[in-house]
Parts: sequence; structure tokens; C-alpha cells
Amino acid sequence: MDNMKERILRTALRLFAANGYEAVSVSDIAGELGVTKGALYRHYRNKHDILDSIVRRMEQQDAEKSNDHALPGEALTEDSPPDTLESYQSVSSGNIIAFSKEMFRYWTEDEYASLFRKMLTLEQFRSREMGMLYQQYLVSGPVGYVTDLFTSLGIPDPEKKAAEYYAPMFLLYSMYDGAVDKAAITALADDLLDDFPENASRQKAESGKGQKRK
Amino acid sequence: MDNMKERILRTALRLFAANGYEAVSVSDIAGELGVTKGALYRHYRNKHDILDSIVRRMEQQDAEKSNDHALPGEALTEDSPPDTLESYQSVSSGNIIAFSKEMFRYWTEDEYASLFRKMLTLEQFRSREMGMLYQQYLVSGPVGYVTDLFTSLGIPDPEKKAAEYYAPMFLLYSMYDGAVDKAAITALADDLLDDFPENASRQKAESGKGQKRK
DNA sequence: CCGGAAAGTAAACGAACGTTTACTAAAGTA
DNA sequence: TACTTTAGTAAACGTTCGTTTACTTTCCGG
Repeated sequence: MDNMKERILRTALRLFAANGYEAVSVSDIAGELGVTKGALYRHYRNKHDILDSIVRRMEQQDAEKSNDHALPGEALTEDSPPDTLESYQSVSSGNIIAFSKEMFRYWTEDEYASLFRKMLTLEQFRSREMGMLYQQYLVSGPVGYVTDLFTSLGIPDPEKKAAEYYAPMFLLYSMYDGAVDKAAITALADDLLDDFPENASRQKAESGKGQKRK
Repeated sequence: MDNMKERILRTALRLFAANGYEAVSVSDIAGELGVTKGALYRHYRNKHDILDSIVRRMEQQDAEKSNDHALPGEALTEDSPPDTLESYQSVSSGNIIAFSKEMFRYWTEDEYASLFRKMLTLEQFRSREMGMLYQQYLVSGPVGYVTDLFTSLGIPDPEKKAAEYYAPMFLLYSMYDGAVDKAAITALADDLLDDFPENASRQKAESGKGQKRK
């Protein structure tokens, strides 16, 4: 249907992700689409409106995605009811791993999400809004999510463990972007995620050397 | 001495780190310094020359730093001679941790390094050169360094372990940038680094290659 | 098939871009 | 003291920026 508006959005996102918002001109976007720049103003009020639409699209796509993967008790309600420990158990053991693998693929292989991630990376210091979005989607957001999960599971030092859990994924986003062999990075991500419970389980059963207590 | 040239460099870096190279105009830099833009051209051939000088300055500062921390055998020579396992032992046990803590402080608290890191983050997709520098300084460089170290120590799965080792630092760079309480992030970084040998020791049960003992 | 909305073009707008030029003032140096 | 270099200013260069305008083409429901 309204094809041009969509094409503008995606072309703009691709250019913003590669060069940053300010470095991309309206003429650049129009040129890539083989139209004159005046045509863009039939679909967007101004350049910044395109950026806003890109962000809104991501928020919408993210909302749909998290509805699909909603945990029991937080599917439809906005204010989350007190989740029982059991409600998380389903996602905790093998599910959190699978969920994380899917998330890694999403932010690297999904075209829109990957470009959006790169764009946020470039814009994070330019405005407070972009900085917040960057943190929310890629840094403190995921870390906080895992922290809450670990807390409800009674895992000691949930913050520390959450950082240890999410950090490899975050690092591998950047390695993925700079790598020639992308598949190797994806495999490494899977590998590291699979390893986590093994590494973490050590301190549960065995005492051995003095370790932080809770 | 040549004060203005230095002030231009640092002001430009500060603006580039916040907004990206393209988004900063020559007038912006001059305006911050309270001079007209024509004055900048007495010290730099053009805008890009400022960026080049910033990079060269970082490379110089980095070279000095790695000379201070040089491992035996790689102090002065450019082509690294075959390092013995023992030559790394000094940095391996408690030293690699201390070295890493120092590195974390360097990239977050040292004004020049911190701004340079942010600038590289914003410019990494804009040119191949900047992408290479970003990888070299902040991603594949550190990971490769730790991988080599772990390899020479006979640690199994050195790549995986190196990623697990460096990932928290890399994540905390971004958390540091977005945090209000910077000191808490630094403390968390120290904490995570101290934890690593304990977590990794699990699979050293079978191997008698005792490398960690405080 | 026709009338009007929607989509796109070409040109122009003022402002800002990076860079150059002509000129002035200060600082060294013989 | 005279001359040369250096640092900085103010203005102008041509180009490009985001945006607006007037006009043309396309499309589609009555």
C-alpha cells in the first residue's frame, strides 16, 4: 500500500545507521530512492519526523515481540502483578538461554533491529532521548531484566551475575559488526550462553574457596 | 607554548565525542574557544586534519602507555619475538587483574581516552579507518590480547574465556557513560574482575596448571 | 469520463557549511 | 629601530543544507 513512506523510512534508517543522523542529508535519502527531495515532504513533515517515525516503529515492533514472549502474569496487564518465583521458573532454566539466543539473533540478523541498534549507538550521546533509548534497549534495560529474573530466583549477587550473563552478548554485538565471519560470532554467542549455567553452578554446590556470601 | 593548537584539539575532541564529526562545524569549535573560525586554519590545514591529529595523539599516548606496561620481550621490538610462557606469568596471576582495572579506569576516567572512546563509538561505521580503530582499541584488540595471554597459559577454550573475561569491562563502559553514580560502576568493574579467576577455576579441577593463587 | 485529491518535480529560499582571501596587530629577530 | 613572521579578524567564496512554493502528473471514485 503506502509503499513510498515505508521505503523512505527504511532507506533513512539504513543511512542513519551507517553515518549518523546529522551526516545524512534529505537529498541523500531522496537520491537513494531515485526521487527528488521535495517528494519526501509529501510523507514526512521534516527530517526529524523521519527519525521519530523510525523510533516509533521500533517501539511498536518491540511491543509486539514482547507480547509474544510475555511471561505468565505480565502478558496483558501494564502494572505487573507480584510474580511468583514459579512463574519465572519456566523461562529460567533452559528458557532464558533460548530467549537470549533469540534476542542475539534479533539484534544482529533482523534487518530493522540491527540497523536500529547501530543508529542508537551513533546517536546515544547526541540527545538525552537517544541516550535513554540506547540504555533501555541495549544496556541497562537488558541488564535490569536479567537482574530482576535472578533476584526472583534467589540467586545471590543478582546484579553481578546479570552483568556477567549479559556482557558477552553485548560485546559480541560489536564483534559481530566488525567481523567477516558473522556465523562464527553467532556460534560463539550460543556457546557462551550455554556455558553460563555451568560456570554459575560451581558456587552453588561447592564451597571450596572463599566466595562472596549472601 | 603552542597553546591554541592544543586547545583546538581538545575542544574538537570534546565536541566530536558528543555529537560526531560531521555534526560539529568548524564554527562550533571556534565559537567554544572564543575565536573566529579563520583562526583555526592557522593551526590546521582543514577540519579533517584536526581529526587526524586527534587520532595521532591517541596513538602516541597509547604507545607511551604500552611501553610503560610492556611485558618482557616486547618492550622495544616491533616484531614480537617468541614469548616464553614464563614471560607472561608475571602479568598473569594477579597482574592481569590489576592491569585490567587500570585499563578500565583509563578508558573511563582519563579525559582524553574517555572522549576518544566515545568519538570512536560514534564514528565506527562512518569510515573503514574508524571502524578498524574502534575494533583495535575497544573490541577485537583487547579480546585478542587476552586470548593470546590465555593461550600461552594453556587455558582451555582461550577465545571463549577471553570473551568472558573482557565482556564485563566492555559492557560497563556503556553503563558508566549512562550512569549517574559512576563510582558504583567502577566498583562493580573491580568486583567482576576479581570474581573471574574464581568463576574460571571450576574447570581447572582436572588441569594441574595452577595459575591463580593470591 | 471527469474532477479533485495525492504524488512528484523543479526551482528557489535563507541559513549554514568548509575554506580562502585581504588585512591588522602583535611578537621576534637582525 | 626596521623587517619578517605569526596569530587572529572580518568578509566573502561557492556549495550544500532543510524547507517551501508553484506547477505538473498520476490515480481513482462519482
